Amino acid sequence: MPELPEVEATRRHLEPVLVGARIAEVEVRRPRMARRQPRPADVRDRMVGRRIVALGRRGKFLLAHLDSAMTWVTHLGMSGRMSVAGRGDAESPHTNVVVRLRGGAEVRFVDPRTFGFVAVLTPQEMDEMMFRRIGPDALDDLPSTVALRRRLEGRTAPIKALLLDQQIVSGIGNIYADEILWRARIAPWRQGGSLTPDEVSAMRRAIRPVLRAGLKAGGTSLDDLAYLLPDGRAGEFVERLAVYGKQDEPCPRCGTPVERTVLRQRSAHWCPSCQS
DNA sequence: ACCTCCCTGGCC
DNA sequence: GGCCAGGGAGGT
Repeated sequence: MPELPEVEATRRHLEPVLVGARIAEVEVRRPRMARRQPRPADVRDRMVGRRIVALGRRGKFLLAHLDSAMTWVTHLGMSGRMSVAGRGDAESPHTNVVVRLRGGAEVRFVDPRTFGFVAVLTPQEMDEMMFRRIGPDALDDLPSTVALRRRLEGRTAPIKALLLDQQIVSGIGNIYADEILWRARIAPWRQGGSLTPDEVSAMRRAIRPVLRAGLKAGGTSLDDLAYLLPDGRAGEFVERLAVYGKQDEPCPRCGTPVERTVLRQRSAHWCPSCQS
């Protein structure tokens, strides 16, 4: 479930491999992975021969800045992960994109469900296709409580849905949204605009600690191991989850059984006793 | 401000 | 065979 912590953990693992490296060849094996590229062949053509100068991230987007001023953008979607390997190493199924580096290392984008994508964009394209569509980063650029209140004002959608709305704040997905609301003691179905100033403040104060804890653990690898770190290790935050996937198990704070409900076609987990 | 759909695999 | 899953765009 690549959300911000998984993408940032991935970024940190890839940084020493990719920064300074020159791209020798790129294979997009599933054309669908390049569907967000205005001209799909540009994914390869704009990368080959370029050097990677820095790795960044915004929300759930992994950004590799090239010496041509273009940016190689990767979104892991629902089931994507990156892996670092040597040429000829055994490949995982669903290795949909391979970026070979000069020197023999390669980065592989594995994504069974193909909801992820890659693109290589000019600065103008980055503005149009990325930055105008997503809000400030939930970890690096978290808005103040006042600014958050403004963004939630008058909104009737459930707060959980608004936390998942990448235009309000970017990087939070289904797992961490549940964990954040549990920590802030706010029920997921509450209308966004109905939160008191204290509740917005509590929610804001919960965001970074939850994301940082996830990052520190290397992210959340669920039972299916769809998400793994680039070296193949599993993230361990699953051991620290309070409510996500814990239906009928005791709330770590009060012991009440955790409930699972469906909100906006997504699962939501919460403690009926300490969240209201 | 909602659904529906995009994909594949795993589980019941 | 049907249902479920980390995300998000597109259409109504």
